[in-house]
Amino acid sequence: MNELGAKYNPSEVEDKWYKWWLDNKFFHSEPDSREPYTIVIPPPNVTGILHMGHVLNNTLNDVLIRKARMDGKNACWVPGTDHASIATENKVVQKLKSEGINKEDLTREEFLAHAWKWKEEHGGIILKQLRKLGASCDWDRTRFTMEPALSEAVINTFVHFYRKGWIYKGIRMVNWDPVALTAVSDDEVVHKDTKSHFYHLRYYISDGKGNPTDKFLVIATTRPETIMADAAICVNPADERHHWLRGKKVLIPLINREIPVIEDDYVEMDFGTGCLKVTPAHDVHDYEIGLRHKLPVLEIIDDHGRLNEKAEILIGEDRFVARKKIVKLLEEAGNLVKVEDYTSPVGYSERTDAVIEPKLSSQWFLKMEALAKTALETVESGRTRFIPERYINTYRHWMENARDWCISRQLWWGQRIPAWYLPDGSVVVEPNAEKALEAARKLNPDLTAADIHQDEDVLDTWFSSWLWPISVFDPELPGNPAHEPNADLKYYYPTSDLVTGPDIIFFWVARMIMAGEEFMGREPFSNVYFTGIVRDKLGRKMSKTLGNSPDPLDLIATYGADSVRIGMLLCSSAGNDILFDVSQIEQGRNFCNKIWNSYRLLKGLKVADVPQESVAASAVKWFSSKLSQTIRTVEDHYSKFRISDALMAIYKLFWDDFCSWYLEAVKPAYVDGVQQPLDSGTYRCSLEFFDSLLRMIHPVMPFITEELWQDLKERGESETIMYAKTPAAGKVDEAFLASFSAAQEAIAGVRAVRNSKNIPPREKLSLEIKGEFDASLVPLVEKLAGVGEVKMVDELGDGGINFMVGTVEMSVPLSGLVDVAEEIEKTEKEIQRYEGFLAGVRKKLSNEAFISRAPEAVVASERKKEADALSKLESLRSQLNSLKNKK
RNA sequence: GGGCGCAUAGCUCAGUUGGUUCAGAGCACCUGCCUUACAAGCAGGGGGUCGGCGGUUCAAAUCCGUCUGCGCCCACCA
Repeated sequence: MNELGAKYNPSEVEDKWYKWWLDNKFFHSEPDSREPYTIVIPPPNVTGILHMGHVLNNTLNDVLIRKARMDGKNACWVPGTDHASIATENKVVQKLKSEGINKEDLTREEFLAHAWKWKEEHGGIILKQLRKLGASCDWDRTRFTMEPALSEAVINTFVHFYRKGWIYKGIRMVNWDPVALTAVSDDEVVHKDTKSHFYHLRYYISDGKGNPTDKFLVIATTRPETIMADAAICVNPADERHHWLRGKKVLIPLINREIPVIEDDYVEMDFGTGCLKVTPAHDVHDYEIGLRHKLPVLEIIDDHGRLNEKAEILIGEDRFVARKKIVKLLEEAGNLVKVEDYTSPVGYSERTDAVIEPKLSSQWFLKMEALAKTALETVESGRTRFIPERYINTYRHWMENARDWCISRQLWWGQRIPAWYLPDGSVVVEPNAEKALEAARKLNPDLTAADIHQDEDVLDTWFSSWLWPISVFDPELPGNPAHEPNADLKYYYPTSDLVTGPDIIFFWVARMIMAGEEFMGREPFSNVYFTGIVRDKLGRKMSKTLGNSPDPLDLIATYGADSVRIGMLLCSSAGNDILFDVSQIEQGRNFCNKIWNSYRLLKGLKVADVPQESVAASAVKWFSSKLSQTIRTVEDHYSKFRISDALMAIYKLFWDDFCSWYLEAVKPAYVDGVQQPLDSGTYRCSLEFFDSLLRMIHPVMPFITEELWQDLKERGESETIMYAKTPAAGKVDEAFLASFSAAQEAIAGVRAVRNSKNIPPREKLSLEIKGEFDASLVPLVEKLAGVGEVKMVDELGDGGINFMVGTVEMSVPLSGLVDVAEEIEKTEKEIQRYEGFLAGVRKKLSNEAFISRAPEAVVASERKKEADALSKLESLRSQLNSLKNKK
């Protein structure tokens, strides 16, 4: 250890210990006879870089895993990354574009080669960054959702569900992202209120031969560019205004195509004009109406969001350009009645921010009904607990309304769907090409490999990450019923706790539960701890574009990882948003220094075989109880996942109780500039206490605690605080804690007198105490309050400044310095306060209903309050009298 | 529109089954201190009608209703 400077320097310490932990494989876990404690990391995107949300999540994970390790469990934290198909493919496409390469000019294989290369070069940076934070992941177990074994698991589960009849291919209206050129799930669409216009258009009634009459109806639409795809005009059957339209046909403006007027309850009579244009190919609801009324489906928008030749006009124009142009055309043709400003929610792609285009396409779906039902039961039965509990409501709502999961994505980066098409259009689903050919030949023996072709789509990323708690241990198991779970899976599954954000409760948490139940027959984790979202001081979500997100690595470099961890935890209660501010990290840094300096004090003490002073004896007795008491509190907090409360309890124990009280009480005085020695017994106890404190705070502050713990005494070569035991609570002497706390109040009272009268610390005061007081603590009062003499008296003397500790009266004699008028005023105020209090208590006690109905204990306590108040008032009044006499 | 949640000190939040003096903590703030561990510190101090109204109860920050303000999720009336 370096010379102990007055400031803790984390940069000298952190890398050293992290490397040592790694070298000694302290993070590594293998199954053994101990109870397992398992966490799987929420795998960050392989291309991701560390942001404050990761810091929060992984700090919590690391605190839990380190605590479990010190509790004697076999702790295993499995790290890894997610291939994140859409996000990663986007990044690769962008990168290629910047090099002048278009994805469309590449073959699938070429593109994937680029993507893998990029992944090898830049992937997994985030895992390196996590080490800076102190994360004690078992790096030997690092996984990647697209590594061969895990990809195989994904394919096997697809085959599994297909054979079960739960996977089907269907034509559905999907959310089409015209930029990423893929369908995205409902959950990946964000609706934003968007300013647009409401166009009122005139559709003329046809004379039956395709010619307009002079009669017309008016529809209101936000998407005039889709009128060419209209299949009908729909009105509500109950709407008498439109009954004259029954059986009529109308003409689509500009192209004059004839479409029928139909009736459907779906149409709101009082919205718009009560007439709805039905465009089955380009609107979800219209599609459903179309199905009910067997309307033809005409697609006029292509994958890129441009009008195609079926539109007849404006062919090749982008949908938004087409909108502007068609409005002009409609106006010229006399079909535009009016334009209103209108704000409506529009769906945007979460990934590309493109406006989602509802589009009919052929997609693969997984039936949710049975899976959702089981997964709901898992949580409702309490086999998986949510913290905070209220998220169960959100979860239930989703599970009861779960729609079939669209699992195909029109991307290349991901697990390719294991479906092969035969020339006759039939499909075989098999784990690989060989088996597919085999299966195909059963249908048609003449087929060769060249005759069948694999589906071009890949699977949704969540279709792989839902296997994570299983596949990181035994990727062969999912979808492979004949496979016996391996030793790792048997030992580590189900995992213990999952820490994640509530934003992915459906994407990921729910689906992991489904997969867990499906493939393992039980829940994947016992507890799910939902963190809040990290926001800035002003409550804004941290984001790159706002520039309000500090770089965690900069923070770690400036303040140290321990400080960053503390800063993060201080403001994080489960489920609440985290308002992050650097000042919290400064608080962490200050705490590091406090710990550091308390150790400097301990180390600098002279020790000798001298008798133990009574102050030291009572301090040791007190802190021993205080420590045990706090250990209990902390354990209770941990058991309820109240991590920041646990931290705060240890923080106060370390700073207030240990540093401000215990060390000050024990610290030997200087006599003529020479530090007196401390007796070796007290010294030993102090080191023990310090050791306990380090172990208590280690899960939160791994680096500084290892540094000091190693220096505290001679350690074995591979002895680490990581595996030291969580301190156990011993006996708590409640009575003594109470006595000590009275002494503390007495000391604070004297100090307050000193402060208000500007009496320098060196000047000794004396103190009179009237009432019960633990005599063994008199020396403590003398030492810490700078009191020369404590007198136990029957009556307080005149001419002092008085205060009370509970019902005990105390006085600091200060003839000459006392401002009598001020003391009178102070005392009168006190009397007033107690009179008010007494009146309240007496009102209660005189209430017959209270006496008869409230529990006896409550009544008794009120009586005690009354008695205490009376006794206080009595002494206050006598003080007041003597003060007045003096005047 | 449907659902969930929040409102307590300047800020961030505890407050468990209604009942000990229950109105708390941390930070910030104010005053005084360069006291041989630490000024990134020490000692002391001020500060809130528990969002409004109504109800239940002997008793409400706590339970119920309602209003106001805010947040999140789900669904989007073209």
